[in-house]
Amino acid sequence: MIKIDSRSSKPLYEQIVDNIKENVIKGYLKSGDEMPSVRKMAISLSVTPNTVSKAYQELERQKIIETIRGKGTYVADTSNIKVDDEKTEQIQKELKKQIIELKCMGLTKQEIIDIFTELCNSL
Amino acid sequence: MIKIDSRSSKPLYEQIVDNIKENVIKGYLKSGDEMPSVRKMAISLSVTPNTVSKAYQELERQKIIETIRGKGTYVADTSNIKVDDEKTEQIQKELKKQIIELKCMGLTKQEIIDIFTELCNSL
Amino acid sequence: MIKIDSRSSKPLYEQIVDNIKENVIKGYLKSGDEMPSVRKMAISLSVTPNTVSKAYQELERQKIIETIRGKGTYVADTSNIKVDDEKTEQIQKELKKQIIELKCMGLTKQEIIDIFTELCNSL
Amino acid sequence: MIKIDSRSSKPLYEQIVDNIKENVIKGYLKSGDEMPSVRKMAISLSVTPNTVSKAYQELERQKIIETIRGKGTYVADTSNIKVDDEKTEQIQKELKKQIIELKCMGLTKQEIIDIFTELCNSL
DNA sequence: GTGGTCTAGACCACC
DNA sequence: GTGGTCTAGACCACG
Repeated sequence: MIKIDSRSSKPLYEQIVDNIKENVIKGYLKSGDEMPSVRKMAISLSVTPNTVSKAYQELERQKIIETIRGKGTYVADTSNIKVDDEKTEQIQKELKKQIIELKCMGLTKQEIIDIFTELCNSL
Repeated sequence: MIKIDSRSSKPLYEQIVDNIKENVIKGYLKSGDEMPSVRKMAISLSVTPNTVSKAYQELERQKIIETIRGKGTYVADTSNIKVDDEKTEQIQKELKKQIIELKCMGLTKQEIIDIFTELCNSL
Repeated sequence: MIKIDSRSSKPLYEQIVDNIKENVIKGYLKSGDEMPSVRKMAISLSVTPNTVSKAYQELERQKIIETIRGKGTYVADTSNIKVDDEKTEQIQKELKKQIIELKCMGLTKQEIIDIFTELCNSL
Repeated sequence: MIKIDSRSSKPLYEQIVDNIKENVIKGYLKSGDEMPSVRKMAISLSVTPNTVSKAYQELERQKIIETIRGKGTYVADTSNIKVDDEKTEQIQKELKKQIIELKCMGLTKQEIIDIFTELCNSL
């Protein structure tokens, strides 16, 4: 369910975080589901346990998953979510950058919005 | 016209590149305009000339600016632009990631598209 | 395997780039082979790591090598190559210049083609 | 008869040198022909006289032209030419580099030789 | 004056 | 360990 690309310029742990979040919002992972252990996921992804551990820590910080000591790691209750204004602003900056990149390649505003809408619908 | 944040995790030279691209697509910089010299911009941004030079070289690779040896650096003819499929694909991946982030914070599809459309209009 | 000449007018990083490309097309470096680390090559060539890094970054831009963060640098899959028309045109201009130089020294067309064919065969 | 490109990465004076040599080997300029004065050529090319002067000095060093004090500058006797082994070797190095570049883009030996032969015939 | 290259030495994130 | 970024300061060719 998770695919990572060791050639990508993105850190492996970040790719894992992104992948799991995608699975959550797509509904493949639901509140209360048990996550694979750090070791098992490390083996299945062919990375070091350290890398998976870092990804889990990041996900826990973002309240996407919860670790219950001695039991395991579980997908958190999605009702915990809250809009983080600081983060929203950060994401808007990045979106703005992508728009600029696309405009620099000659795409029109409408073409860009079309691409984005299609992406939204595919998720 | 250019503002950089030395505390940001983004490389300084990349911030410069992004800033200049933004000025170009907003029309503040037009084809044929002379860019500030590497040294002058370095002083005005409080960075080393090397950092500005790296930004200029990256912009030249992307055909946003042109350098004329011994004379200076100029905004390139924007009609040279061509769509880079590989880059477009990569941008789409990043856009997808941002959408996932926003959805994880509880925003609906329509809210996300509204934010994006507004961003597009502001550029 | 790599030799550079600090007295040459050609930039050191460019000499490194050219040398590595030669090793690749001669088959001394094959897809997947690990490149020496930036620091190690810097020591063996008696240049700063920055210079080697610049060469590696240029090679990566040209898809000759790939870097995996935190691990190392590897020779890329050569099947990725694609003909760059703009670059081809520029190379033809340079070849034309060399032909003119040789003709100015009195060599005939046939002598020039013979020299060139021999060079092609030696690679 | 001479065209230079101020955007090119090649020095202007070098472009002038190359252009004049091309005219010589194509027969447009013959032994004994008078060259335009530095000032006139500077005006017609829209460069500073210094640049043209540097080009003429280089051409004189290569025995392509001769300056007769108080009279003017003339195309030299082509029988003066002699094969410069050192220069020939230098040119071969550059040719080798171009071949490597083309091979890196996936061209075969035969395709490269065909391109070269065609170039030779066009001069 | 311009940009291009190089060195020496530093700090950082990633694995 | 790896590569990526940045600074400070130097030298060079070009116009």
